[in-house]
Amino acid sequence: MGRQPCCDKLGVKKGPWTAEEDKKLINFILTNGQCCWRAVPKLAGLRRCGKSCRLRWTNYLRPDLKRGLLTQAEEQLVIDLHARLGNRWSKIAARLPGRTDNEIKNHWNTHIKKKLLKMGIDPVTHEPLNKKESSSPEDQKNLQQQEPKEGNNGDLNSEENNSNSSSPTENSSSGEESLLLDRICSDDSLMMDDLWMDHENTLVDALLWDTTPKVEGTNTNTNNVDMGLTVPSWEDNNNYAWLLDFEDIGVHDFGFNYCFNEIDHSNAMQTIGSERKGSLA
DNA sequence: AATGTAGACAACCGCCTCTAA
DNA sequence: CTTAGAGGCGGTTGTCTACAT
Repeated sequence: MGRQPCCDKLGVKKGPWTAEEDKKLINFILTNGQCCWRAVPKLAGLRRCGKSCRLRWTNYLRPDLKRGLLTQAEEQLVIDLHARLGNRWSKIAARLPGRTDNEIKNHWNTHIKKKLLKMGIDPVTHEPLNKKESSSPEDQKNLQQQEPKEGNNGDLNSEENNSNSSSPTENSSSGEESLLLDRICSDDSLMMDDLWMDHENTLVDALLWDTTPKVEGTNTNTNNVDMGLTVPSWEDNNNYAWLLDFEDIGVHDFGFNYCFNEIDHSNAMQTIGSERKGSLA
């Protein structure tokens, strides 16, 4: 009838991945590429489900992943995109190079959501909370007084508040927004062109108002804003010291030429470096 | 120093859509 | 055309770590 099962559930390992498993998976993907996940566990010598391998690779091992907290610019973009797209994390992640849907989802739930609530903004609808809860004239007055304050903070008020303040689903009701959302949902290539161009100013703006002190070369990688604005230099980053003894996990077998020609070097090294540090810890 | 609590994030679960057989 | 698995996605949980008491 249908296809063969991706994995016989028998003997399939669960739980955290070991360094050894990671090694096998990286080795396999970088040698053979990612084509057929159901075959990966068997061919790579892993007792894992293909699904689990895919997840591990896309969320953690991919060399082009950025590590560390989202920058304020990225955070702003996430908020902006969430206002348009809702919880479609994969769509949102597609607009943030080097970030995964899982990472963004986690960041949203642990950071941004709270931040928005603290500011009196509903993280689901992106509307001011008071608007829904209170209908008395006095509350509305309070709301009006609050909003400019939020604006002065420089975040969260840019696009969703300027264009309109409706929920993601409501966004689709107005003509222009509806068209945009349709395009976003139906055509990724258009999305790339439109939204990146669309948000370029937002990103730059966010960078301008981001005046928080930054520490060079930290693991949090807060300076590593995409678009080449600030990228930690290879030489300066002592996170790469471990690379000197990378041979012991088969660097030559990883097809790094392929890998590093295609992606940002520093990000890749940070990714695998932090992974290794985690494994050694 | 020991214990409790909160935060962060990796990983799993279950559902949906697409597509091979 | 039907069926069932693959792949992808979003929601949720589990575990580890840092911090507070």
